[in-house]
Amino acid sequence: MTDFLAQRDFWSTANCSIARALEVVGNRTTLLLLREASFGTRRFDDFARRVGVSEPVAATRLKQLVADGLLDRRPYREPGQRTRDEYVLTAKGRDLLPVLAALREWGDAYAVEEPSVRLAHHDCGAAVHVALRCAAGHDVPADQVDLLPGPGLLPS
Amino acid sequence: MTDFLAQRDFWSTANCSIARALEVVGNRTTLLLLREASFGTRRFDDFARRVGVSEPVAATRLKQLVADGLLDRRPYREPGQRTRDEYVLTAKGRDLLPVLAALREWGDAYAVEEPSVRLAHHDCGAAVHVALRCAAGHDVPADQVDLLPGPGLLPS
DNA sequence: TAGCTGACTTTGGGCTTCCTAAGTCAGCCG
DNA sequence: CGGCTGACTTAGGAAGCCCAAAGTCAGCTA
Repeated sequence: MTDFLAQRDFWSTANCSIARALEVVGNRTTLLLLREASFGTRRFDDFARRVGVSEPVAATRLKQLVADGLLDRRPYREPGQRTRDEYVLTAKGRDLLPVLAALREWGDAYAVEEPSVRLAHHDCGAAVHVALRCAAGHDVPADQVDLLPGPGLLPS
Repeated sequence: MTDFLAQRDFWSTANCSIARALEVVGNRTTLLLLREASFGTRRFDDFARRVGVSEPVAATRLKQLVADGLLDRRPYREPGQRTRDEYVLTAKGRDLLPVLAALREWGDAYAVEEPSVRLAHHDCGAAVHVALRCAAGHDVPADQVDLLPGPGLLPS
């Protein structure tokens, strides 16, 4: 790995996990729909209204989210109502919550005066934030992160 | 806060930190440029080539990133070369690294077979990942996060 | 001083995403 | 059985984002 970083023309572009993730959630509307889903929104028109997007766009994006396996679409029935479909997060979708939390934290710090929402730990009530952590349990400041070749590059 | 969640029509759309953050970094190219900046890329054509984007797009987005205060543009000179401009992350830009780390982690898990890059703690070499943590120091699983009204909503 | 190179800008065109407005369709309610 | 409502779809058009190809410009290098 002598010159691993210097060779990033070879690995930066192709097969980048960030680029692949952005193919799924790389647009504004999709992430806002996931935000709403994480708030517990389930119904079509609630999604559209709360995200501030038109119905055709909501329909298209929700369909794509189901196709990508981030949301599950399933029938439900409220008493005295007919059967409807609701959209709920799958595990794959829930695993994007750190992305949303990180975006929220940055937005709180730089893009908004007074945040409208605060995340708290259910058990102790303390504020929740996103942290980088190593497998040995240490907090890792951003400048102590090393970039190393991953398994996709090792057996060269 | 009796029915805080049920009232999210009032706070979900307007003034949402996530939505505001996405106005700055809500497109694919911008986040990939920040990824490259975090890898240490500084020169214009390296950005364009490694992100896989045309020069006009690179120029436009880099300019916007400078205007938004995520990148700093400053002159530098290599020996025997003329003065050039380089782009480096500001503190505001560096604070987006958790977003990139979270996207990478999700992409590693769901969108890619073998990741090309691995993040390691410089001191101990262990893998780095993104975690939710409360101010009291507890690890917080996603299902133990409470949503509470923030300071922007309190003095009603 | 003429050429070369890095760092862009300009031009012109295509695809994607979004909008509003209007239409469809299923099934409970009267 | 006719209307209403929730959940969409369709149609037509504006805006944004992207591309390739070509042009500009500054300042070392010969």
